[in-house]
Amino acid sequence: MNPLTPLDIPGVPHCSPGFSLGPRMHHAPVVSLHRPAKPHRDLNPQEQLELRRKINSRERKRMQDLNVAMDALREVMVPYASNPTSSQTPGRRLSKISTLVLARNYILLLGSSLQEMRRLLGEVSGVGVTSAPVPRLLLAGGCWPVVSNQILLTQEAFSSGGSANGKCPVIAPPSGQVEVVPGHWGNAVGGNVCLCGVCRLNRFGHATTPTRFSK
DNA sequence: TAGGCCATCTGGTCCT
DNA sequence: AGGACCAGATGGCCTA
Repeated sequence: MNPLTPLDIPGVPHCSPGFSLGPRMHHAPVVSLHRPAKPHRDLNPQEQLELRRKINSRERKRMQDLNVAMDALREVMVPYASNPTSSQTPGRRLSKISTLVLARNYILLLGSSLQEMRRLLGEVSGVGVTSAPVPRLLLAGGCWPVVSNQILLTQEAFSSGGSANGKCPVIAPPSGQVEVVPGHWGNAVGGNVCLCGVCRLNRFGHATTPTRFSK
């Protein structure tokens, strides 16, 4: 295979002069430094090329679907990201990692809120439910409980949160909104979630998802 | 200019 | 066997 030959979109080179590329279709095909692809069965070069195009196309589609899902997640995160006082460029969308971490924190927050709600209900009804377990997955059924522009976190929750390590200020934005500052996201889940670049990764035990691969 | 973020290509592995 | 999934590599764009 010629590594400089675009394999993907028949008739649409990625980065050739004279072609208008999409916003992200701006670079030449990657020249693989891996060993040459081993011949797939007994395919002739043309068939291998077609196969590679097909595989690339599938992979691109898969990643695009993933991005669609990520955008859907960002949409419900809009209230968190649209604060003009944020050091982020106004209107700049959340990065993928930010979106995921923020979503995770929000799920944790909901769990905390649910627990608190149960505790209060228990106090009212006299039934002890404080030890009721919090559902690990609150979103079963696919219903994301955020209404656009409806802020579910209170300023009190933030103010009482505190920093996990004392280094990272908890953001208590006005009007109860959650401000997203890169590397410093306040959180109300027991004050134990600090997402600054220093400590956000070691506040949680990372689930050691075993790789499927024995590399 | 460095670093973050991203899209894409690619080969390996697992699943159906 | 083919598709899905994953991770490494690469290079472009953008911002501080």
